[in-house]
Amino acid sequence: MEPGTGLRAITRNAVRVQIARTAEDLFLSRGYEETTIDQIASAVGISQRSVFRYFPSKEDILLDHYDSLGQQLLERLTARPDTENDWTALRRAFDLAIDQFAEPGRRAHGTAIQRLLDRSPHLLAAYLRRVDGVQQQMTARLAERAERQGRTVDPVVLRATVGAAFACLQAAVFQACGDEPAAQHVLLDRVMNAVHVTVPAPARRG
Amino acid sequence: MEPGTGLRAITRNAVRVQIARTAEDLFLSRGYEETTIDQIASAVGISQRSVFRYFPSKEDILLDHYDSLGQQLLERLTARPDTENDWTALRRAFDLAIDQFAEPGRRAHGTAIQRLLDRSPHLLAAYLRRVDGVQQQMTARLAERAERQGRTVDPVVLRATVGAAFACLQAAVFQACGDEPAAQHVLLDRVMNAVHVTVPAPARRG
DNA sequence: GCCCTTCCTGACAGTGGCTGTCAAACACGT
DNA sequence: ACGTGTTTGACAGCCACTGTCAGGAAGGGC
Repeated sequence: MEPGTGLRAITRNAVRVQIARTAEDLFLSRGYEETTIDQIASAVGISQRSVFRYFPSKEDILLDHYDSLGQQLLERLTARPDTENDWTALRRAFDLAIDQFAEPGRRAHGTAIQRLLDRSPHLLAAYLRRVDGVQQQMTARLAERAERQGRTVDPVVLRATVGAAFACLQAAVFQACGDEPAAQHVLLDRVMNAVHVTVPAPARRG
Repeated sequence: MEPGTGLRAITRNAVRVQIARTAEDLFLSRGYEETTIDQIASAVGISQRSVFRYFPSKEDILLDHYDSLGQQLLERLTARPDTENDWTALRRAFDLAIDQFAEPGRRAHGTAIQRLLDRSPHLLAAYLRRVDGVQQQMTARLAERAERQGRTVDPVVLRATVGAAFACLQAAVFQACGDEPAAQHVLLDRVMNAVHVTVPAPARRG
């Protein structure tokens, strides 16, 4: 029996979503730090202990969504053709991050989370750590890709490249968070063209 | 009476240093999460309450040093001549970050903190948030500089530029943390030459 | 030397995130 | 209806962190 298909898993996921929605409402109206887990729990109608059965920490209630987004980004990066260079492949993977918030409902969600991040240093720190984790995974994937293609790459440059690409994404998305997706694509293109990577002299393989 | 000059301020600072040193020793031997504030307090010979009078949080005991480094970086960036472009000015400011850990004593200190960051997600998050804060301050400084020079800059590109520069610094320093400063300078040069910024078509001022 | 003000400290109590435990309640197949 | 396995709530506890408050030390004026 494959995991995630039983009735149990369905109800479990429903509860997860309900906790996340309730928590987000409370965070937006009262602020993140000011909202306690007990308040979330009683608003949902469960015990505080159960909240921690569905989410490992308070931060995760808000940021869990970014984890799955990170995984999707990773998959899309892996799926990019070998003909693309690293910088372009990263840019194309980022399409997903922008389109994710294309629907009007999600767009409000994105701006809301951004405001919460601005107001809570703790939450911002948690967010940045997740982004860092995704960067490390992406760096590893790009290293595998280069290996497969027989290219020799400097791992430090690769890490810096991924970090620079994310810096562009962050700058663009934080600026144009509530804008049209098309405008965000244009902005990100502009930024990623300005900050870009010069592929070092293609080293032959020993 | 100017602040920071009385006998009071001197003893206060001595206690701060003692707490920081004691805490670092304990963190290194037992791990960050495993060391409680009570253990630090009793090792120093003061109450737990007093520890929080000297440092606002547990993270700060370790990371406070990075705050002052961030301020120094900011000052050096501001002091760079107007003839330098942003990317070069950032690179020159980073000289300070590398040379900071030049002395053998400090070098061990740096590698130690890096290991702690790797082992504690919470600590890593706190560190990343600080770095992000410094980035924002630097972006503001560079924007002022451009304004002063009569250049028109895209604030989003500027933010991404600073982020990219820090991505290079992070990648280089995390790789060659225990190496000679000279080697670190060379590595950072290589990375910052690979990932670099193309100044967009110089816009005339309206 | 004495007093007065100011600052610092330790002790105590309390909050909130988070974890371990355990017995009762529940869902499910038979 | 019955046994099995999972989920739940209640309770207790740890730890980072904060407010409060009385007692004591430091420093200045006399």
